Amino acid sequence: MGRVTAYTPGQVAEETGFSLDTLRYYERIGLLEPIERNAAGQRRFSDGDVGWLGMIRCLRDTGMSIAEMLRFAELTREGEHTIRDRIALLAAHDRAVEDQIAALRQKQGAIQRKIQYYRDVLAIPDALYACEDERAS
Amino acid sequence: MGRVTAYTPGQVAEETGFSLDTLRYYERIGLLEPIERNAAGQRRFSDGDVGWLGMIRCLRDTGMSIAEMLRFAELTREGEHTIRDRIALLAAHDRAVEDQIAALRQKQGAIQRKIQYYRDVLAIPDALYACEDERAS
DNA sequence: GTGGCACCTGGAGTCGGCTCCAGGTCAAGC
DNA sequence: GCTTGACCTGGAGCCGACTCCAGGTGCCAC
Repeated sequence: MGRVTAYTPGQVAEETGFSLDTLRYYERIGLLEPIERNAAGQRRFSDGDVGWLGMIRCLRDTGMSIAEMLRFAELTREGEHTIRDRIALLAAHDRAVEDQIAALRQKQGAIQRKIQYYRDVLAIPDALYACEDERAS
Repeated sequence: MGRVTAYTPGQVAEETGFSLDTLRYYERIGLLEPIERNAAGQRRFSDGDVGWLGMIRCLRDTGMSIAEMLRFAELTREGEHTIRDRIALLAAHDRAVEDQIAALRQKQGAIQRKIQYYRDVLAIPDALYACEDERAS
């Protein structure tokens, strides 16, 4: 206990919810920087890697494209002087998420009204369709 | 004025925001039932078609897959006796949208905390990075 | 010492959802 | 009567984001 933690691909997949293939894919395209290897050439993820993957998941799940995440990764790699750019990028994304939520709420309203419309149709003492109901087994 | 309204593909594209290709695609796969044609074989959309496209847009924009929309279209074509099923489908989707919004809000919180973290880093009287800043052109 | 397992690689394949294209038809305006 | 523009068709192509595969390595348990 207490030594520097290193996670196997399997553990990371388990923890982050990304598949092994996706982890390798992300490394290939440069969304993850090259992961450390053990003597046998197998990946050993650091806490930092896992933390970064948490960020990636967050961005991905809020609809950021890989291209944009790559941009963010690039900024992060470039060092401290890009922090303002990173804030700008994240703030823009935050606004995009806000818009996304607002749009969802609005469309959800329409769906709920449609549900209510159907409920109303059912509620009408529907003599018109009664025969159809009777024909049904 | 006052005759049965019929919209050209261009008008429908304009009104619904779907491209001409997408409208044709939706008809091909059966998400729209076959659209009426004029003498020259060109599509003339009815108010009903445009209304249905509005529903489709709503479902699509809230993340419903085409497969699921096809299921809904099928139910709708089958007639009045599927109304309960349609309510069930839409209610399930409504819940899915709710979950989606909740997830977005949660991830958005994480993003905002990250932004705050970066702001805090900038706020620190950063003697450590001052030299770097000075070296920069 | 042999089986099983977790991992490795490069490259090809898949899937959803469009989007584009070539070649053709009509109607209207000049 | 010819151009222009909006439309038509079937089919191919594209894009993003993975996902799968064949063939191979290293280690541990039995």
